[in-house]
Amino acid sequence: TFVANNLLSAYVRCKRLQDARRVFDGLVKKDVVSWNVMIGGYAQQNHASDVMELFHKMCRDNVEADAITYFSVLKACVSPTALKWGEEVHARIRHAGIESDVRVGTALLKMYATCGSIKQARQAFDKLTNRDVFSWNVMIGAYVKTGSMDDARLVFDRMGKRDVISWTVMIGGYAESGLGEKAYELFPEMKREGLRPDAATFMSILNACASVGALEWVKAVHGHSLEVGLESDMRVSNALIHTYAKCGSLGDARLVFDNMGQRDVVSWTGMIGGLAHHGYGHEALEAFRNMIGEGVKPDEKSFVAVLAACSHAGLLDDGRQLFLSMTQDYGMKPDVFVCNCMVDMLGRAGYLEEAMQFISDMPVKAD
RNA sequence: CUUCGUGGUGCUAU
Repeated sequence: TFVANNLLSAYVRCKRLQDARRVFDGLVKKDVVSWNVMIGGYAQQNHASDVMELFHKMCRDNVEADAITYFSVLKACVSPTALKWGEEVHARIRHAGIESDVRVGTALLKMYATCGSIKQARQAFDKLTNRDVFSWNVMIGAYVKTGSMDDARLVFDRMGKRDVISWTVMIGGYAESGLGEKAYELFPEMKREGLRPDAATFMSILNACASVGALEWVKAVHGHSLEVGLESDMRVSNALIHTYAKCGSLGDARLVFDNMGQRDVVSWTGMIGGLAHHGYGHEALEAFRNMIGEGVKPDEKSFVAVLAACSHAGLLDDGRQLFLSMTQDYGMKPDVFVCNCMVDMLGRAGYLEEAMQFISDMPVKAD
């Protein structure tokens, strides 16, 4: 069984779930690890119904699930419709007597939050007697997700030892709720507690700057990022490009962009979006072509950015060509955002019939 | 022998 489990996990690691399943179904002796590997594979690929199907089969075979099984199964409950599954799994966890395990309890709390049941999430939190920093952070994040920043703050203030993630979640929550000032206030407080902001913290605080449009804040935050040695962190640089452009300084965005040693599709898309936002449609299109010239592969989001640029600049023919290139050269299926851009572009240019035709040919449902 | 519980960056309509 050890050998078979290793084979299984090799397939799963290569994301060859159908092969893994064939091996799994052929096993005469399955232990809990075999089940965990298979269920974990489905969970990772977000095949929720396969996870549940296998989990139920496991229960029918009288194999006792352990904490690892439950982590995977709970991970599959990710929507309000999956709440029923989650509750059923919760009942089994209670029955197995591992509800008080802090990791299991935190996973339950997270599951309820993800399924949109903040009340049950809070109940799970209150039931935990041995909370650790993860549990607190997940509870804060649950409130942040519902936009209840006051509740998030109450939990945050009650917390004993807060870590970088606690602060980052709060900062990101305030930024997302449009409370940029509150987010920005937390930044120095965090440092006063002796915590060092990491890349995620910077991305959250930059979000706050972008929502307020405060260029001076961006410059200050940029300076701090250099102080803590994040000057060559691509994620922070990408966020800086976007935020500088949003706050009106295309020049600073360009400066960050030009000084990067490596640029990925996010860096380029940030720059393209910034150029387009400032009315430089031709330059945005040129940047898109330069990106391809440098061997960076465009994705759906970069196509949306450049198509929007074409739309606003009235570059109808270029836009149509890009659309063809996207489907033919890159084999991408136009998503709802791409289709919106195309319809917007055609409509703006006065080609209403072609726009209507495009809508009826769309592979995605119109809204 | 198992992938075992938290946070973060780009696009459209806006």
